[in-house]
Amino acid sequence: MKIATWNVNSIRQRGALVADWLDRVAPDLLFLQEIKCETEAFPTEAFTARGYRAAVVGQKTYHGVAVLGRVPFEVTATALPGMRPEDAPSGLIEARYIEVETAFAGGRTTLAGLYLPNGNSAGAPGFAHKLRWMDRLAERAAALLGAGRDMALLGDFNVCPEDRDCAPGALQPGDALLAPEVRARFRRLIWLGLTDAVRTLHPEPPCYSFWDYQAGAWPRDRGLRIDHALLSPVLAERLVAALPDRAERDRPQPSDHVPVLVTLADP
DNA sequence: ATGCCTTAATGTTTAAGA
Repeated sequence: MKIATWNVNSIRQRGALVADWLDRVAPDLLFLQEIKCETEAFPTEAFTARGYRAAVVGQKTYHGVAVLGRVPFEVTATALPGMRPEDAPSGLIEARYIEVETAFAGGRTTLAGLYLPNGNSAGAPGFAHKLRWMDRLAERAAALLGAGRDMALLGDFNVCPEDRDCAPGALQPGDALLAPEVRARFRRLIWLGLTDAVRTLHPEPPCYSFWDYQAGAWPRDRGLRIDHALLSPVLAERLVAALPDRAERDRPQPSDHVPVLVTLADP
């Protein structure tokens, strides 16, 4: 099974690039973040024409997540359980979470696609929102694991887990992507028993998944590793490959993120 | 100089991204 996550920075701007990537890579499931459109505006036809079904959680202007699948799946949640409108500076339940169930390895597996708040905007309330979101995410992961569920969390976590996940000069000290409170909450996810797929298979190289549009970040390789796939134990046992697809950053008018592709051995 | 680019929208400028 091949599963992937990609922050596309507007699906309406990036639809052709995503379709082309599906044609070449053929993931079974692709989770998308920052589709930046309402659910009805998602360009579903471009993907159904390629054999993919789409499930979309959109909102106007910002955020927005979706999943494209060429294998059967059912949506089990369209918001992170426990989040309330008043928890966000926007006063909304934001479109940041989609969870599905699919068949794998003779059982059912839960896959969650997520777009964590950046935490640098909206001042202290914005940062608090990020921490609260990570607290609710840990509770959700713990509930699934406690129920004995095979599961994975994939998406744009907006977290550089360690210093080596942030190129020198890519962020200012104090940025919300590397704040100690944020890194501690990422570690809590790991300590629940989840495996960071990319870092586990590639202990040494940076494995960046994002390069800012500004200041020549891409040609200078001033990147960040902020898009992650965390696997529960049974899935981690089947892990055979996991890597950001750097080539996508060199395409015409690319997203500032590249897809992260994870391959799990089939039974 | 919290800029430098890109996106969407209350659009000739703002807010968010990270």
